[in-house]
Amino acid sequence: MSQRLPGKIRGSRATMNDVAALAGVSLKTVSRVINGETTVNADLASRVHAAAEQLRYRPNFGASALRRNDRRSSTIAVLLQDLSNPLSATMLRAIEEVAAQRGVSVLGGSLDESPEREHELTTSMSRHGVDGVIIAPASHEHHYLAVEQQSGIPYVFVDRPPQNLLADQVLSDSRSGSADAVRHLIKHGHRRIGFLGDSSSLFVAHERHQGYVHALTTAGISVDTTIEARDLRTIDRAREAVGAMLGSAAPPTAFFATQNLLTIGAVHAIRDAHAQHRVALIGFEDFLLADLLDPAVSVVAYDVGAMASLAARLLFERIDGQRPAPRHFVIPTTLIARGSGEIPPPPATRAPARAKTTAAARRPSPTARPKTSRDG
Amino acid sequence: MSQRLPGKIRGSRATMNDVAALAGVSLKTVSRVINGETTVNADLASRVHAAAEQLRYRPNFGASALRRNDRRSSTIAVLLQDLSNPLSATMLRAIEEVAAQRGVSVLGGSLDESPEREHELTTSMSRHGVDGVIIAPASHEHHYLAVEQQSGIPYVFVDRPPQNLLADQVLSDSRSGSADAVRHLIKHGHRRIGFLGDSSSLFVAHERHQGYVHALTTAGISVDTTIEARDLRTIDRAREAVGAMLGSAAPPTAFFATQNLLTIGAVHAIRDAHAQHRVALIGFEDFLLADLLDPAVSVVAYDVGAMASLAARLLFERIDGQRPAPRHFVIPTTLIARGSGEIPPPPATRAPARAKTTAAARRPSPTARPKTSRDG
DNA sequence: CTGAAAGCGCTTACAG
DNA sequence: CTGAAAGCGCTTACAG
Repeated sequence: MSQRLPGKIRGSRATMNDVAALAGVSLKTVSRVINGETTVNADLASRVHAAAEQLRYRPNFGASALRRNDRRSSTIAVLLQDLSNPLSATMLRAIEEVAAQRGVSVLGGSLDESPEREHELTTSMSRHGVDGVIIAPASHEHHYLAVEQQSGIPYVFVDRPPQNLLADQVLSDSRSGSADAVRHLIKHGHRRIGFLGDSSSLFVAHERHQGYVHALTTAGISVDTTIEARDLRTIDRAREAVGAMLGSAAPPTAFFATQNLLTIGAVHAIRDAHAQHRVALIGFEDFLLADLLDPAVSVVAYDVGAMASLAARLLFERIDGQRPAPRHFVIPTTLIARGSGEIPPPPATRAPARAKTTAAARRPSPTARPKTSRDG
Repeated sequence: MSQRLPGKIRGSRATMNDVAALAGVSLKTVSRVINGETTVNADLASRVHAAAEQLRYRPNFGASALRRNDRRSSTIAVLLQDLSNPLSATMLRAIEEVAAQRGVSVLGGSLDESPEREHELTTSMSRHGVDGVIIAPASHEHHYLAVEQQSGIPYVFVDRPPQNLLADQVLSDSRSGSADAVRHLIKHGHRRIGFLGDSSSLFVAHERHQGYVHALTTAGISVDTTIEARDLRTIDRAREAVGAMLGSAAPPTAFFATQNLLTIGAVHAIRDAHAQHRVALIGFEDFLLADLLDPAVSVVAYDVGAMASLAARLLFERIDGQRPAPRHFVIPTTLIARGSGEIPPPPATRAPARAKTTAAARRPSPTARPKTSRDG
């Protein structure tokens, strides 16, 4: 079964030198053959191939990268929030796809909203000699990465922007998407719209709140902070917050949840109160099975895979040696009306009838819009 | 902002030699300090630290591994079905957790049911010099990996067994879990139970079918292949298959879906037929929001994270030099009754009343059971 | 077309 | 406690 290989024992690996010795050629000739150079005599080449095959020779990427002029390790790092959550998982997969086409492997890491872990992992990736990094950061201060950039490791920010650092970034259109969602609820008659927000120190959470505030004030509705819950991070925290608001004296007639898990928490709480056909809900980010719930959940969606693919392509442009000024792309959002966002408020609280408006504003095209580069 | 560092230009990185020169010590002394050896004079050590700091020195893992006797790269590979799917994503995250505790980074890859891709990625990982591999294989023949094992790279199989290879494996209890699910439906009066199966060449799919057949025949119900759909791979294929069966002359009164996506496809099809409160359904593997559907979906669940963590621990034991005989662990399943699996068949087809039985058989403990090792 | 020598950034194995 | 020399597996830069 496991045939004994000449001169090789368990745990050892054949090197180019071993292959050269067996084939009776020089080390350099083996190197040429293994690297597919065509200037090698056919007879020598076939002897090298035979020897490599016999010894189960595997080139050592690390040793090769160490000496090569380009120094490429053929690995990139992808540092995201949590690789087990659908958003991160979708991004990782899309990036892997782009990388695989170039024979590049992906080192993945979860940051878990920890700036400390972000520091550890970026440092670790630098030691591993990755060719570049795609990151959805946990920290709010990225100037420390300028050193890495200067040492030749490009960084691309995805889903969350860099702060105090010039770097490529690809984000969803948080502010506009949020405003669309809230306007949609207003159009259906709501004036008392609860807000469910992520850690407010996050730039993206801030933007989504701004969109909410903008849509309200534009419609002449004053902001009521008693129906805003911020710094929510989990399904359970969102569920509690919504439960509390629904039990209050003047409960919201609708909710806007700024993120996946918060939307799911809201679904739970609204069900707990048996109010799923009375209280409206719109979430930011689509999720699997949103269409199978009762009522199906309306969302403001964006193409997460496209966002991550674009980030990967930007990164590889830099790895290939291009040095454009830092770029800023925005992935558009689309409102998907499925039912939960179209529930009207109870008659008592309903706003005066308004002229019919057309469907919620949508981006003209589903492709990313470039923006002028900016710093965070 | 980006202060000019002495002698360093954009794109270059400081080496140990640079640090030694700046600190006025030998290369070897820098090596000692960086590696935390305590036998260095405090004054020299602080000079080295200062120089390393000033030059933003980052040790080069690859170069260090090349020369070290243990040859550890501090990376492992995790090759799963599809990193964007919840099952794979949960496993990757659990493995990352164990690896991070040891300062090991994780190279992730999706196999997409392609044996060819499995060959490419295992080869690539070998060239990257990973310290070990955790794999949920796509192919059905793993003898080719014996060479990798012999060259010192341990392999641990997770969720799917190796075939024609001796290696550690951690699997869910497919046969017993499936039999539990089908028995549960039989207990609720069903005799006509549709089967939704994965690619039948997969060992795991075969086992789940065996469990189905065993439960039926034990209950004296003959197997009817006209209500078995196999080789299903996607939500849509499962949806079509269930739709076709529901439209047939003698439709099943219940379905057993052997996997996540197939269960979701079945939910869709049963909804399409407005039969969700008449047709029963049990799935293998739990999924997010199964409890929020109407009816909530009953499943045979197992602890995917625990399965992957265990696989990681087995791998690191081997990386640490232990050489036990190949081990085989089985993760137990638990039946979670949520509603869809407890719907009785329509009276016409109902089986004669039976003596009440206790709740579905459950494993005595939620921990993994070791089994004697075996080959595939 | 082929190969001998040097060296990538580090650790090993010694000598002082 | 400190350091000079050799070498990990490979590519580079030359010479023939």
